[in-house]
Amino acid sequence: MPESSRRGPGSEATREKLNAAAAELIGELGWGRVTTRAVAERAGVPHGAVSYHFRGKQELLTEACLAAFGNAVPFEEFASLGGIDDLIDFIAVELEQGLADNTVLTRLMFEAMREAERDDRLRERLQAMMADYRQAVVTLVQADQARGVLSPAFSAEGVAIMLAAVGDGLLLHALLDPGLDIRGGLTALRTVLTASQG
Amino acid sequence: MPESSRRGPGSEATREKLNAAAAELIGELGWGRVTTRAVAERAGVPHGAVSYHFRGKQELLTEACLAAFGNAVPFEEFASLGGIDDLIDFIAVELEQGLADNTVLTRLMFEAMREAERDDRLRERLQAMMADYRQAVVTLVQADQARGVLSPAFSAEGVAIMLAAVGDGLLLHALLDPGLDIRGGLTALRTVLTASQG
DNA sequence: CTAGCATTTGTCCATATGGACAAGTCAAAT
DNA sequence: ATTTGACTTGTCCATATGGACAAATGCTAG
Repeated sequence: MPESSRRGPGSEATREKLNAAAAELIGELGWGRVTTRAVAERAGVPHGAVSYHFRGKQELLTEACLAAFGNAVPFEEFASLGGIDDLIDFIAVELEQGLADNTVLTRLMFEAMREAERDDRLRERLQAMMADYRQAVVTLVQADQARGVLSPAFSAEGVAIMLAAVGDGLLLHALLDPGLDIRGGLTALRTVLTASQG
Repeated sequence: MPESSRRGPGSEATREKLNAAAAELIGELGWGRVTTRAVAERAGVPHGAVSYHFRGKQELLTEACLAAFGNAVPFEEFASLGGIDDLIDFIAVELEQGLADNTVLTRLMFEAMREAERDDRLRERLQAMMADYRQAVVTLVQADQARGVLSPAFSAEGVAIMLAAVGDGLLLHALLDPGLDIRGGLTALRTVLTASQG
């Protein structure tokens, strides 16, 4: 009888079902079209459950986002990357996953980014995630520069900003056009980055 | 009495007021939260006007998008660019505009990209716009390669895919975090692209 | 066994929404 | 002046929606 799963205020089981359902629907319908009824139905709980577990629709959707991101962001794998080349491989895998299995999470991310302009909590959280990501990339770039793999003339911060933008931009464009040659874009990125080395 | 503005089937004036109002609201509230009443109110026309001029909400919003893009996409200026360096300057200007005056249009673009997955007409149109843009970039890259400004080892198509992604990615990230150093990202991009030249 | 509690469930309601429509308005053609 | 047809305006309605709530349920501590 795990105490954490059924004791205390708020039944975590139902909350999580609602969170998962909400995350799916945000990705499928877009944030603004999600209704509390649709969420409850997909979660397999009655509509009234929403009122009990959340203060309102916006809290439900926001929490669903944050929970989904909290589970899915792979900070550990990230720490094991050796350099930019590994990073681009990593991005490639992420993009392919994001376009195959994880479509829900991918779409959710863009919906959340849009909504973040209207929801302070969401904005702070997403800004922090992006900042962490960029900081990790900066470290990778500096490591490669120390090893002579990347030109020391590059601004590590600038390159990190650029790389983060490329990743999300490619994902966004690929969602819009499934025929887009993502690999071609990434290959170009790799070539361009390392063209000036020895 | 200009014949084009008030004769013929459909009053262009009212339609355009509705289109403009819809485009604004999509950017501000997100596609799914726009209501026909809010659009009519902002346009300064009664709610009933929507039913007369459009077949329904989705047609109104879609048409508003396409009209906004049709007016605002600067294909002419684009043709006057000399090479990649001009292009990056151009992107820089676009980004700064998109974050200052044109915020409405910028947000509208991302909303439209998300909605395009659920609206065939919108998807086709946006795919075509992106394809045109990338094709133009390919031409620029090839010109620079012929002039020896860019390494001929780069795949022009790949670079174009990457550049398009960088632009939209930077814009998206900058909307999320107004403190983001866009110039730093673009400078890095410029440096990286031309680092291998002579 | 029972009282107390969190949780569940079904229902109710005020409001918002999309869309339809009929009556009204206006300008040009006859 | 009258007619005609496009456009406008205000109103109406069926439905959807978010949220509140009371009654039911089930579990635990005493």
